[in-house]
Amino acid sequence: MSSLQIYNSLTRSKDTFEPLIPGLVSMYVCGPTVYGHAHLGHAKSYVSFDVVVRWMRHLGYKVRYVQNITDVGHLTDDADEGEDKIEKQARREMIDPMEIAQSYTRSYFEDMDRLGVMRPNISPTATGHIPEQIELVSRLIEKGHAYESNGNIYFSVESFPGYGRLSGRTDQSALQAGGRVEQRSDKRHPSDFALWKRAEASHLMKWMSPWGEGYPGWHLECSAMAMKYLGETIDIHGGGMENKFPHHDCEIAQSEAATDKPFVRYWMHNNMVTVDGTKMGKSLGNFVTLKELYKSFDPMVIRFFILQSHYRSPLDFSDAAIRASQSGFTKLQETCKRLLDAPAGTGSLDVQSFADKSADALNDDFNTPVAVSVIFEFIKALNSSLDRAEGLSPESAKEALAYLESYAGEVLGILKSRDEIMSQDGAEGGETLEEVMSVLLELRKEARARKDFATSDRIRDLLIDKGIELKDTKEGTTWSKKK
RNA sequence: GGCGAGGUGGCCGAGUGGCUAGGCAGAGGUCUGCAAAACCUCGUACAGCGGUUCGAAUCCGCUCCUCGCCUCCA
Repeated sequence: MSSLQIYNSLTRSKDTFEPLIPGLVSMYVCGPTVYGHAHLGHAKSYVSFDVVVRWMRHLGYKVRYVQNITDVGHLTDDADEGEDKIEKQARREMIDPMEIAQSYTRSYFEDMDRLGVMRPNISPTATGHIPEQIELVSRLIEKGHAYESNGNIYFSVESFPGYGRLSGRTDQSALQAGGRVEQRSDKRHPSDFALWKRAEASHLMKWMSPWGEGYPGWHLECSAMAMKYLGETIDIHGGGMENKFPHHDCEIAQSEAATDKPFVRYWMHNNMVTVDGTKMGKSLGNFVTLKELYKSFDPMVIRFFILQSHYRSPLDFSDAAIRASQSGFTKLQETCKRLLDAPAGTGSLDVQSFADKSADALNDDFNTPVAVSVIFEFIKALNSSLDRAEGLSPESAKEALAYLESYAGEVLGILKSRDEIMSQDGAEGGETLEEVMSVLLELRKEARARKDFATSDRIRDLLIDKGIELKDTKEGTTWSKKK
């Protein structure tokens, strides 16, 4: 079997993954700024990193996964009049900023839970780590990498030669030419970024610091919390591509300037969700919230939709595309149900070759679309076997089920649980419905036995109107609820 | 202007030198009392133009187009 390769944004190549400490993986992913409900873009990002974590755990690594919650310091823009996103929303809803942060944090976790995203081991908040951030700023000032100006503390980009290496923006003078970086009077260099900002009297979220009342800059929290929980050098840092610059370049600068150690060994960046070819973003107003999407689609279908494309490719959203995924997703669950229901036979199936191909795909920079395609190839082979008179031996069936539950279930998270698959309506009134259905099926069976097809077809047609579909198979009639 | 990623069959979406990606939709067939499901078969796909090569979607050059970042955004 192949070894795990990860595309490292820093080296711009697929590198063999070796954790710093054998067997242990430290991983940090930029979390949401909690001032609104999560949208499909969040889903793509966190589902992608969820599979990263799941696959590494499958490989036997002990993963410590930290994902922050940004609840302060994230400004609407970099200009002087930049407003804190949380505060802005708080004013709009006329409630306390902390209430905004907490309620959208809960909303975020609800949405992710439904997508089958496993919770991070630690979800630290920026407001909960003010002392750590102040400490980091002090360290940077002591080492001459930061300076105070009017109560604001800035990181001096010129003091850190490698600044901009991740994004390829190393020439700061070139950066100014066509860019939109505002010249700030209290900055020594236009590219310098804020570590700590002085709070005006009207500012709601502020803390006392050695430099007066203020609040932390956005980039700072990730460095402070990543290092607190994962150490000064971490294995993997993930985030959205749009955060490569400036956010991640700033993280590298302030972390490495403070410790003189490499901050991150493997940088991973996931691509965007687009709508009609344009990025889905909060500021663009073209986003679809997950709560909205869940009204029309099973969250698991959305997860499946996301994993059918690679995390580094953009994913174009459309109703048609998700509906196509819905059909494919249903086929996967139905095949699994068929396998669970299948009578014992004698045939066999080479499950191992599929498992190997799946593993190779995931080892190749988490190539979930290929992993999904292997599962569908397997499903085809499985259905062919089950179509044959000899069926599948109990051993092969068990192996097949283990493969599906491992790769489609445990790793990709696109397989419903055995109970969900077997409980045909998956909802309320299960037992009663089962009993009523068995009566109807018995009547229909009798009608068919005396070739009274008018009656048997009428039962089937009436049921389909109620959203219940019948299928006549060799082993008898099965039924399932259709949306 | 700078940095970066792309243009694949009706749609979505993998694939980095020769070998079927896969899903959805469509056509024909097998099965079925009829359906449904499943399975089998079917698409002369790789933006354009040159070049390298025995051979290119895949490498090189040019052209056209799209998208992201350079302000906040997963």
